[in-house]
Amino acid sequence: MDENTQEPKKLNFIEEIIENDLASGAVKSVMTRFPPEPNGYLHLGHAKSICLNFGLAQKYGGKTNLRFDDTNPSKEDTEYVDAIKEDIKWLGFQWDKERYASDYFDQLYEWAEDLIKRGLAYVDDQGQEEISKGRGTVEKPGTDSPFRDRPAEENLQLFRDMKAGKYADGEKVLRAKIDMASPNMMFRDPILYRIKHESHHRTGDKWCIYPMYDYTHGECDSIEHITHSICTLEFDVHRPLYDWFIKTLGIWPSHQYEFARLNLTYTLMSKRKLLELVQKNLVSGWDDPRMPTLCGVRRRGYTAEALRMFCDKIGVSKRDQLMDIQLLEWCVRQDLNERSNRYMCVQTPLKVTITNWEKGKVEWFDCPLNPADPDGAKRKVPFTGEMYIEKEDFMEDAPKKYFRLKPEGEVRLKYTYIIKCEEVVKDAEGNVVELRCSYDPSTKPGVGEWRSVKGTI
RNA sequence: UGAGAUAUGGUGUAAUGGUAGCACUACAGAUUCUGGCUCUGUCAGUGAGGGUUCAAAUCCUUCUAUCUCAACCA
Repeated sequence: MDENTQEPKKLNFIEEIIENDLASGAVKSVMTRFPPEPNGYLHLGHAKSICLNFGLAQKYGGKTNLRFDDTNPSKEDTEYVDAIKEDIKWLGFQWDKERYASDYFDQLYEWAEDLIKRGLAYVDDQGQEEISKGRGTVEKPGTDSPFRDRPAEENLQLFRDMKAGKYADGEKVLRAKIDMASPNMMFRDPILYRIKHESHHRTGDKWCIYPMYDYTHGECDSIEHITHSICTLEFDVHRPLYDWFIKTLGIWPSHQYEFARLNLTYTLMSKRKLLELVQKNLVSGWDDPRMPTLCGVRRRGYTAEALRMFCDKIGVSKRDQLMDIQLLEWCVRQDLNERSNRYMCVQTPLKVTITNWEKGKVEWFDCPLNPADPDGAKRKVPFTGEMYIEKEDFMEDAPKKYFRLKPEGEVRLKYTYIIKCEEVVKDAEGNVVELRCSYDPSTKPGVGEWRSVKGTI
């Protein structure tokens, strides 16, 4: 179809937001980010996010940063960082800047002190269980921590001591002072920092306190001037908090938008569970061809083009999405059909003897590697007096709609002659062990009139 | 019995007050030097009730269903 006469594709809801923002001048250009946590390999669900984030920026002349959300050293590793980068490149995208949440640890810390000084954050000595209890439930408001009203000076000292390593893991946390009775659980004094005496894959032992996701993500977006921070639906209750930090800190106003994550029928799409399969050796690794990881489907033979086509077709919305895996497979077939070479093999052989073939003669035929490109590359296939066909390609008592070989039946051996089954040879048990056939010399491809038969094997 | 989000064929996704369209699936047929591809056709949808309007998937209203949130995970 002519590109120019093609109807413009309908905008998805995020594209609409972007076009409005661009038109109203709310943003000058588009900046997105893809923010994986380096704690596992990328899977098909990430492909959707990658295509969206990079695709949007591409479409509107913007850029996309790759930012690793590495705020939890106990789960993260450089092995994952490398694999993630490789997979994104393979999918066909190039990021602008490579960044890490850990690049901003100093800035984040400074802002935390700022919040403390302004009476908006406090150090809580309660243990995990007490904090959890104090948070209340979705239906019942929480209660204030007994440490909530510590003076700013004391909080500052305590926080600096936390950073200096004076306390053990879990002994203290830094919390934002917002509203323990908020109907949104996210506002019930969320934890900003926790103590973890653990080595970080990038910052080593510099830190023993690490920021939490909610405190980190919006600020990182802001620092990088991300205009459209696109994430999955489950984060929508986090958005008010995301906005709260940006507003309270008075920093560059990034905005978050949510879309439905991709689910596939018959497919496990949880990093946690995929990790379990790997750790329990139930699969040979992250790139086991049965895995829905990008490296897994790549090994399986899926192409990046097919994946991009799939992501383009599934659309973007806020409805929970459970895609039929058959659409993915259709995309893969579509792409592979055009580009893959064809070869033949026989898995369960049945001997065929050509009775009227000159003994010892070998005739070579040129077979196109891809039938869609008959003038393209060829390979040579020999035709001799003794060959093997797939056992399934012969039936003694064939139903009407069976188009392959049967007694007295004709079939073309692909790219070569038509043969006719003259005699069926059986062993003592009555199993078919050999077919004695004649070939029709007049059916040589490219010579004389083309004769069609129903079956080609 | 909290807050937020979402409801269109089996699955996804369009239609932004004016003919409910497209893709995948399924089924039927045509074609075929791959029982593939391609082509044609068929089945099939606005969660429910009320209201506004000449006209409602779309606006108003009541209800229902589903998902998310109570990690010192992201």
